[in-house]
Amino acid sequence: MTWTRNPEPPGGERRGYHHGNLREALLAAALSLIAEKGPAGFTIAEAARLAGVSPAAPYRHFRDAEALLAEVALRGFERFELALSRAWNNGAADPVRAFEALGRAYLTFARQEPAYYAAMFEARIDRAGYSALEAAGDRAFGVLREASERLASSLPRERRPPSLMVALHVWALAHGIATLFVRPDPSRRKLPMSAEDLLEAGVLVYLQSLGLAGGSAFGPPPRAT
Amino acid sequence: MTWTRNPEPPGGERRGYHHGNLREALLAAALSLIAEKGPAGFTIAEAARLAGVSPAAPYRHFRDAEALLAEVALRGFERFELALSRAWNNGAADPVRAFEALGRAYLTFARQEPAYYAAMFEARIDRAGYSALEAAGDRAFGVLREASERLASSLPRERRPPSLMVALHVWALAHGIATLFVRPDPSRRKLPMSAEDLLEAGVLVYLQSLGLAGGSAFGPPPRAT
DNA sequence: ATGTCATGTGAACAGGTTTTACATCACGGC
DNA sequence: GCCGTGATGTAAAACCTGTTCACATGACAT
Repeated sequence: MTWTRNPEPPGGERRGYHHGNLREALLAAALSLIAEKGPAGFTIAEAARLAGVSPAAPYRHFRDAEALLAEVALRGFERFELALSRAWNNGAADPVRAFEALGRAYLTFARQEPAYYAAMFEARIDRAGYSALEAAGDRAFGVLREASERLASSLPRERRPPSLMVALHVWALAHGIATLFVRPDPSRRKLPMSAEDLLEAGVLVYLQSLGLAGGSAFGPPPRAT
Repeated sequence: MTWTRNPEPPGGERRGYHHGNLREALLAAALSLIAEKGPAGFTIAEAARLAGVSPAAPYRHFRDAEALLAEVALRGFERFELALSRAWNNGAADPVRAFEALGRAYLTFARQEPAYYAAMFEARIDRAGYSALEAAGDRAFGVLREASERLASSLPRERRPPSLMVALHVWALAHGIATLFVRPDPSRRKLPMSAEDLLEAGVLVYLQSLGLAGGSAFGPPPRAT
C-alpha cells in the first residue's frame, strides 16, 4: 500500500504531469458518479475525466473498474460499521432504545451515503476476489449481531431467542426498507410514513413478540394487567 | 463470422431474411443474459447475437436497452403477481397459513426466477417513463396488501393494526431476505438456515405480536391464561 | 548528477450504441 | 395473379468506453 504524502491541491488545478493524489481523486469521482447514475453507470473513463487524467491512468491504481468499486464498497463498510457502532453505543442506557437508534442509523446511512450503500449492496462484486471487503462486511454485521446478543441476554435462558436469527431479521428488514423506500432511485416507491418510522415500528412489533420491548402502538394480544 | 445465426429454434424455425419472432427471442435472450451477468451485464448487441440477428435489428422492437429491460420487468411482475396470488389462494383454509405460503412464494420466485427478480428490483428503470411497469408492480404488491387486510380484519377493530403497515413490513422483510440471501449472486452471504425458514420465523414472530398468529417457537412475554 | 521506478500519456484495438440508407418479405387491394 | 406498401432486418458509419502497449516524466535515493 502506498501512503501518498502529497496534500490535495486546494485550488483543484493540475500539478503538471503527475496528478499527485490520483487514487483518492478517482475514489471521490467514483462516489459522485455512483450517486448520480448507480454502480452500473460508473465508468473508468468518466472517473478519469473528472480527475483530469487520461483514460489509462486509473489502471496504475486499480486493476479494473470492479477493483475500484470494491475499494469504494470497502470504505463504505468501514464507515457503516462506525455509524452503527456509534448509534448502538454499546447499548448505553436502555438497550431497546439503543437498538432503535441502531436501526435509524442504518437508514440514515443509506439515505445520506447512497453511493456507498449502492457500492456495498448493489454492485455485483465477486466477494471471493476481495476478502478484505467480505471481512469489512462481516464486521459491520457484527455490530448488529452483538447488539442482538445483548438484547437477548436480558431474557432468562428459557425464553431467549437465537440472537443470530434476531440479527438476521432486523438486518433484512432494514435492508429491505432501505432498498425499497430510501434509495434516491427512480424506481423508489412512495411511502405514507418515513422509512425510519416504518422500521422502528417493525422492529418494535418484532421485539415485543420476543418479550424484548414494551407494548407497541398497536394492540397486543390480550394479557393480564 | 461476425454474428453467426443460431440454428436453435425452440418453437420457431429459421425463416431466412426475417426472424419471425424476434421480439420474443430478444426477451428470452435478455432473460438468460440477466441471469448470467445481472441487469447491467446485459447488452443489446449480445441479445441480438443470441437471437441471430444484426445488432441494429432489436431497435425495430425496443427503443433502447432500458425499454427492453422494462418489458422484462413488466412480465416479471405479472408472473410474480400470479405466483403470489396462487400461494395466497384468497386466504383459503387458515389465513395465517395462507400468509405463510405467500411469503414462501415470494422467496421461491426470487430463487427460481432470478433474472425476472433482478429486472424487477435491481435494474434502475425510471418508472415514470413506463407507467405500465409501475402499475404491474402495484398490482403485485396489491396481493400482499389484500392478504394483510384480510389478516387484520380477523381482529376486533380496536386491536387492528394498519394493514398497509403490515404489508410494507412483510414485503420489506421478504425483499431484504431475497436480496441478501437468495439471489445467486457472488456477493451472497451464507445462512445457517434456509431463507424460507428465516422468513417464516420472522413473519410468525411479527404476526404473533399483533395477535394474528399463535405462539412461536420462542418464548412470548408472560401473559394470562 | 544520475539511475530507477512509480505514475501518467497517446495510440491502438476491441466491442457496444445508435442512426441512416437500403434490402427483403408479408400481405392486402386490385 | 400482380404490385405497392409497410414492417422487419442488414450494412455501414460515427461515436462511445474499456483495456493494453510502448513510451514520457519526474520524485527520490544514492
